[in-house]
Amino acid sequence: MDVRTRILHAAAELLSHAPEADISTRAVCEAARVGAPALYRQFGDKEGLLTAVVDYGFEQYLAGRSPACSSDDPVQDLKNGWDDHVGFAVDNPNHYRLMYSPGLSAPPGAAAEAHRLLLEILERCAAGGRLRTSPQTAANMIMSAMAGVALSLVSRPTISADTEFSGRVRDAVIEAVTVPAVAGGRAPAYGGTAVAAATLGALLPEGPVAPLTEAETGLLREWLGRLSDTSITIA
Amino acid sequence: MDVRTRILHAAAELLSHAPEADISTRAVCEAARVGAPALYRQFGDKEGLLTAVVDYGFEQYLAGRSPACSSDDPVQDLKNGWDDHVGFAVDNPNHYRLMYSPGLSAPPGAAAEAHRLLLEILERCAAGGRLRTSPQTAANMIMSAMAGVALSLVSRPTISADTEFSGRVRDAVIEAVTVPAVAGGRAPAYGGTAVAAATLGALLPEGPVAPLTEAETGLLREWLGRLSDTSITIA
DNA sequence: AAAACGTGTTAACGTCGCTACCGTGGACGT
DNA sequence: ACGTCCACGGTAGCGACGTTAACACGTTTT
Repeated sequence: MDVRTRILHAAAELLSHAPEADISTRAVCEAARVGAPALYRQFGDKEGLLTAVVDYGFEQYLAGRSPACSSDDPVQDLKNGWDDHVGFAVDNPNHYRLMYSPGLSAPPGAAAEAHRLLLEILERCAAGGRLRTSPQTAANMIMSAMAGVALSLVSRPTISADTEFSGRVRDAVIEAVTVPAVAGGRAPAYGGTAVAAATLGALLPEGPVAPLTEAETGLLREWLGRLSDTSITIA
Repeated sequence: MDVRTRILHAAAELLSHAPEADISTRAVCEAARVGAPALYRQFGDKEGLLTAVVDYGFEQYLAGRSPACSSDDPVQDLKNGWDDHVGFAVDNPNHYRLMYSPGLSAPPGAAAEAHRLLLEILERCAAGGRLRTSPQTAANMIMSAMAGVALSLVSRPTISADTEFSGRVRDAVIEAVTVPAVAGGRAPAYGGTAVAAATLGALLPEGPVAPLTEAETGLLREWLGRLSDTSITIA
């Protein structure tokens, strides 16, 4: 086995059994039967090792659940994504604590990946006319509340007695940023300018729109984001 | 000045200017011009010192804002309490990181105090018939989301550009656990059994209710809590 | 007056993250 | 085939950390 993956596995093993999310590089080196310089050559830093371990664990977790995504209802995907995220936190408390604990100067790539996944689902929601705000704002709102719930669950097990607790916050936040589905397919202009702007913003293609220059498209995109985050629904 | 408060002030000063929420006991001792054993005699442990510092800072913050509480609208108090809490986090990022960072075996008393304050407001909401759930459940929901938002704001300053962000999550969660006020004073039985149960539970006095024994009252209290956390509103 | 006690200092221990230094083994040019 | 270079891992050590034994001083009690 590669030295790098041996260190990675040893660190993950130690981390998952540690009482508090803190492991010493010496213990990792001893468990991997490797000298200290090998570790520092591979990961540069203790923080580099920890972020690599977290990224590795999160990637594995994602690989085991990928087929669950992308159903026909993006709002349902949103809820499933929430439950998956919280489930990862409960199953790997120390990994999750490291992921969202302050102190790491560079947030692990896993957190950025989770944010990206959430944003992707939210853009599908916006494309279906189901979003009240810009996908970016909704992603920040959902991610913050979700991380707060997950951290509460992993740090204060007294709360976990209420199994509905996470679902309640989930539905509260998701219902605040989405609009209910209507029977006849896509719902245009329902919910005022904010929903329309969010929908249009999601439907815009990647590059410049046909009759507009690139600068104009960028400005339009910014205005749509601002419009979709304005709660005035009565023009 | 007392040695204990001198250490406390030095630690608070160092903590507020530290780049990451971690200070060394040696630096605290040097700043307070005190030997190390004095610190350990006063606080027993580094964790004891940190919790004392956090409690001290939170207490001071609370003392400066106490008159804002307890208006005539408890739901408005809820929102004000949320903004105060997030404001404390933004003003004292390192204190807040310590307050809600995992790794401390015993959570600081400040966190328990914040939870108690929130619960107090929520019980006033329930007494006014404005709560959909039990105060305990609502407190857990609000506290988790609030801590998540606050930690996002102090840990990832890129989000703080959106000044409305905290208010959006706040309104989403608060509107999910409360019912809107009605014109004619108290609103009995509006919103189904859950609201009625929460209201009754909040209106019950501290000790045993007159025609019931103490055991019966305890059981009634437990049933009311369960009822108020059941989302079935159609009997 | 003497003993007991709380409280501070000096000096040290063990562990941590990290690194300068050196040895080894294979790639590569001649 | 042989010498040179270099990526790579091991040995030993540095400085900083949290923590604590041993001792010194002032106050209080007997």
